[in-house]
Amino acid sequence: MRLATWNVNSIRTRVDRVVAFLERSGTDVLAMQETKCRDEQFPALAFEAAGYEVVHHGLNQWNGVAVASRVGISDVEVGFPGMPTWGDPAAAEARALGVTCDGVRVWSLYVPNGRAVGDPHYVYKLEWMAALRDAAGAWLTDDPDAQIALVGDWNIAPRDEDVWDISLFTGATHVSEPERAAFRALEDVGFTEVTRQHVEQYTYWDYQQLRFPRNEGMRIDFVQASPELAAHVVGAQIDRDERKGKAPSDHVPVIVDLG
DNA sequence: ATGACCATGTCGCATGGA
Repeated sequence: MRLATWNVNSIRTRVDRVVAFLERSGTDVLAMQETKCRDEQFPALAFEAAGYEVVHHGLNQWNGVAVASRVGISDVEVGFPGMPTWGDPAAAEARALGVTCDGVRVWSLYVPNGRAVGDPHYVYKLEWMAALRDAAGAWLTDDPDAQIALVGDWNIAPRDEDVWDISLFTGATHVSEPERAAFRALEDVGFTEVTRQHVEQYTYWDYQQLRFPRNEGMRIDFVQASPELAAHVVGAQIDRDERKGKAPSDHVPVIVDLG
């Protein structure tokens, strides 16, 4: 099975590109983030015409997560147990969607940005990551053999080499030690990031300042796999071509092949 | 060329992204 994750930065702007990617790449299951629309606005017909079922969770023009699959979708779950809320009045945001596709539990995740170290959004980000660790750890405790993929835009660069110039990120969000510790904490409960051993490239380049032509990017999109799933990973890649041409997302697809 | 922000709602400009 070929599994991919992609922050599409608006599915309505990008739907033709996304469906073309699915058909060209032979992706069976695609987790999407930042769809930026409500459920009734999601262009489901384009996916269905290409042979994919699609499940979407979006509440407004912010966030939004989805999964498209041509190998079935079942057991849809909106948000994970204990997921923190945001705002006044406090409400869950559209940042997590769990589905089962051909025996693999896939979570499409859009981790809060954080904005700046110390900002309330940053505190929320760390709480969100801690709650995810607790929930995911409990899933593995309940079923150590479960095939679980936590995929998406983590908004964390776990290593210095995951940004083009670490000296420009002093004191910035995405590279702070608490964020990196929160990412590593998933390893403490049994998960393994499975793309790094196969991929060295960035997954995101800002639209501004020629970041892409200069390859000044960040690596913030990852796949955390349970032990049973990690054992089935036979390869991983990014599709750098998806950052080129007309109207690209600022992120590229991250692809994992399961044998 | 891989090229000098882009998306939303709303219609002049605020908000969010990283």
